[in-house]
Amino acid sequence: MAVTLKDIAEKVGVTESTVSRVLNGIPKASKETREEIFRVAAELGYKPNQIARSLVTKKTHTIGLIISDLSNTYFARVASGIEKIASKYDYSLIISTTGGDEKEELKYINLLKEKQVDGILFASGRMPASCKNLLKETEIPTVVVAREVEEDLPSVHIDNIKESYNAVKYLINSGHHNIAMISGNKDDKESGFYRIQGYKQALKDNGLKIRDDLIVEGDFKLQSGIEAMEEILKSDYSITAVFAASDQMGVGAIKAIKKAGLKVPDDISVIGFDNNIISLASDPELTTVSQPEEELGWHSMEMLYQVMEGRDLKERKIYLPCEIIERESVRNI
Amino acid sequence: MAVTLKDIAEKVGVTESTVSRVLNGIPKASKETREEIFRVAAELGYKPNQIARSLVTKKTHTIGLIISDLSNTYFARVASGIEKIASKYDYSLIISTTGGDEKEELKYINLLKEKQVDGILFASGRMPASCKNLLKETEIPTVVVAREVEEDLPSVHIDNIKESYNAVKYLINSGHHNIAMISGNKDDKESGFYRIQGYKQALKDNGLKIRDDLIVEGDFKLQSGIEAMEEILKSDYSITAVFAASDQMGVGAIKAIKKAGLKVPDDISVIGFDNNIISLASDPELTTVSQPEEELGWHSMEMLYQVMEGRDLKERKIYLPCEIIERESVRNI
DNA sequence: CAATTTTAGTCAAACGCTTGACTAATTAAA
DNA sequence: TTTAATTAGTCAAGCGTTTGACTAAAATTG
Repeated sequence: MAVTLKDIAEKVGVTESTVSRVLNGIPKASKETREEIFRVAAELGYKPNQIARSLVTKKTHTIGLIISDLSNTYFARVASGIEKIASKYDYSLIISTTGGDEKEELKYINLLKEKQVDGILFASGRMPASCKNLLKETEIPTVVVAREVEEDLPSVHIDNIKESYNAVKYLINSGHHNIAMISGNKDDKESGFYRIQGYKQALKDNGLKIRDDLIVEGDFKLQSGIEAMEEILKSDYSITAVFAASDQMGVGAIKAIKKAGLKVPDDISVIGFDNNIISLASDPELTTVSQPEEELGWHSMEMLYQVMEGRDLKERKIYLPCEIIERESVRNI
Repeated sequence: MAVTLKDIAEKVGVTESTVSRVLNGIPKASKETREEIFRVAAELGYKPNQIARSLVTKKTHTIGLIISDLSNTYFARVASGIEKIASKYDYSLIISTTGGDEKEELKYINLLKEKQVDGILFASGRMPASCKNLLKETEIPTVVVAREVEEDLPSVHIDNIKESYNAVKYLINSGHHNIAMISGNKDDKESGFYRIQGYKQALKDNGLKIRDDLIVEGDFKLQSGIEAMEEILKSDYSITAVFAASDQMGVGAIKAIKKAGLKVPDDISVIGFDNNIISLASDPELTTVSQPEEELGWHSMEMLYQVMEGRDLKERKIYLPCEIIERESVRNI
């Protein structure tokens, strides 16, 4: 049987309340009893039962993270960032993965509610209305991570439009005028979608023509990058650069270009997105825009902490900047 | 205020116990009351308070995962595997990262105990005696993942000696006799250490000489692979193959070899370890031994489930097999 | 020195649920 | 028709803490 307050109380000869207060540092005891209580507690190896404590305090010091997929480095790194800050504030982290499925999301919101978590971090799907409503109904403080979300809920993300705009601008500034794009899933209303927008806007603002056959859709994975690049190469050999919406597709593109007998960056430049470790593994090394995954985690958890503490947020929507990492795959012409 | 059993009980006109039993599917009520209770529960949006429930049942349906580092793909994938099985059994997962630090490990074991988790999965450092004792003292079912551990505690891992033996054997079978190794940290008594053993054993069993200057130590990261390879190249140009204890070091090696004006695999073959995505990104693609990370997660959680259910384990120590993935970086001579 | 404040506690309720023991009424069996 | 068994509940204790209200003794103040 686990040691309880009662055991200590009996042994010392005081009531549980006294023991409780002493152990919580409330100075309502003589020096002697205090010392005796600490002594006995240590001797018995007392560990407070947080469940019992939570029942009365209505705080679990636990937060729930609803996330798509831990085996994806991107999400794993934001989870890692979250965990670090949570731990700093003495919060535990319950992680639930959903694969972006709405049913799962709903299920886990309910579960977390039942577990009485003090807050929820949502880094999963596109946050359907059902989730938003449920979240609102449960009244648990929530912040959304790395996902676009209309209105109300506090959130932290990167500005996909702006950052891909910058990537393409970088290509343009390097003298490229014929720029293809390998996009992610076009219709997910998320990064895949927004990055195309940034690409188009950059072309437009610089008087370049948007050619739809030069935007080919991948699925963010390496193989799709190879296939997409092959298709681009088929349709138009005159391009001098390509913007890939992920590093995996970027290195896929490099592979395809090399296989076609062309050189990177001499014949075709490529820029990726993510700054995944694989951008360093490819040959040539991939120039890319780095996403601050860990920082996304940090900020979201800091933000959640603020709202759990009942403080007002200065900003309810935070955009973290990305950075272009110049390596070997883009040539100045 | 949250809806409680009492609210339902009052509204229906029965006692809390009846409501409790009905909601838990214990058939001690008439069809009418049962239906009425479900109706009212739904109407009020009742969600059971698991904290209160846990206090009496002494089960939290939560398990704790103590892990080194989530931003490391290897551990992230193990965690992902664990989460999937945990979720299958309706267990929640509290994740704590330690960076392999013993103090942190101890801290989290205590914390998890206080949170009354039903079980612990330990995938962190080398499991110092202090942890083992604490774990034993807390009496929480525990299984160790991906870490060597002497005796008692159930565990699941890969056999590092055997698998690296096989990798080197594969090189030997391909006709190589002069094989260097880029190892991980030599003295960690973990994978770094054991993989060297496997390498040595394979050489020995095949009548090849072990030359200590051909084993150079890295830290599993890409950059260290480059440096290690440069050193090897300096000391001996006659080698025809190198075994890298990680894929990152493997692609580092490839980079260094290419920079030295040599070709992979024509001049020097290289084999890695992990089957990380970067093995696909490199040029040439890296032949490697794939580790079953997700499966490590699955099995450990399945095992933990068995012991939480009080069942006896058929095997207390499970080794999962790896597989050699043949790609482009090894030549047959 | 009486009045007040402080100190060092005690007592009991409460948090929301489960569960064993009990009861009254109904149904089935003999 | 009496007895036994089943059904549909109720009652109250208990899980391990916290916490507001209370009290008796000691210390401080005017």
